[in-house]
Amino acid sequence: MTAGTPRNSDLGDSRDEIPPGTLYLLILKTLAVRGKLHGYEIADNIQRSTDDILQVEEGSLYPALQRMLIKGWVTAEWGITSGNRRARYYTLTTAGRKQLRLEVSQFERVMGAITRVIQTV
Amino acid sequence: MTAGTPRNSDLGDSRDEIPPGTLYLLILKTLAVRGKLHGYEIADNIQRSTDDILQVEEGSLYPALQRMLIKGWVTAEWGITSGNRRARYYTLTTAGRKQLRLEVSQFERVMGAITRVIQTV
DNA sequence: AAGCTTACATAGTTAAACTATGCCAGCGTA
DNA sequence: TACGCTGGCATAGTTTAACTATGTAAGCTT
Repeated sequence: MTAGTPRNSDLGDSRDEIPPGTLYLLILKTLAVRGKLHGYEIADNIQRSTDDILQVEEGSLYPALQRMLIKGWVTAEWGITSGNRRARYYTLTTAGRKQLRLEVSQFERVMGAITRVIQTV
Repeated sequence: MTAGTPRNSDLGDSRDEIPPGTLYLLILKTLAVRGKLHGYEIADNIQRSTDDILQVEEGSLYPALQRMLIKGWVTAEWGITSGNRRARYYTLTTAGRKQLRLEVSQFERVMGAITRVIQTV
């Protein structure tokens, strides 16, 4: 019983999750840098490239990839991994690359603003 | 009919909203820097201190302040503004100051990780 | 008196990341 | 052979948070 998200609830909780809104950015960037990858590889890449600070759960990843397919940011094709398992490989589209640039600039704009605020004396 | 949030949906949308999870941080920091303020003043301060990049809607602000009261991060007292209007003044508690330190360090940790990822070649 | 502004509040909607769970196939091992 | 482990995808359902829309009320100006 009780699925649902306690999220980073209240005090004294040091778990790190993906800040809402940044998962697309992370996936887009990962595909841009590493090229064609399947879901498991994307999650693994994000986790390792953030030194385990961020961990993408499967229940977040696959729905996000579906939405990105619908938006046309990625295409998918079934294939076989080196470990001989079937997997769905994702590739960035031109629209996806454009979206990545947009998300990066928005991220920098907003996070820069917040960073300036929290650095105020 | 149809309230609800389109949020920053999809392409070509340049509106800036508060990234989920950072509103507490902004409110806490504003109170820490400016001292006792009422709701309107808090919203106004956030907007001006971010050069209008971030705008807190009243429907986000007041519920957040209620939650912060319950969590014990702030106390509230009714008073009269310089413009002779009744208003609810908020003050940081010790727990609130502690929470601020926690939120700042989490923000820096997570945003630092994401920033490193998006700066990858 | 009408209307504007300040100020607080709440109901209802949506999106996103989560937990939990399920399925299926290849591989290793007892 | 059977069993379990791991890799890999998927979905149902929960929660949180910021939003839109709306309502209240009081002071000031005209």
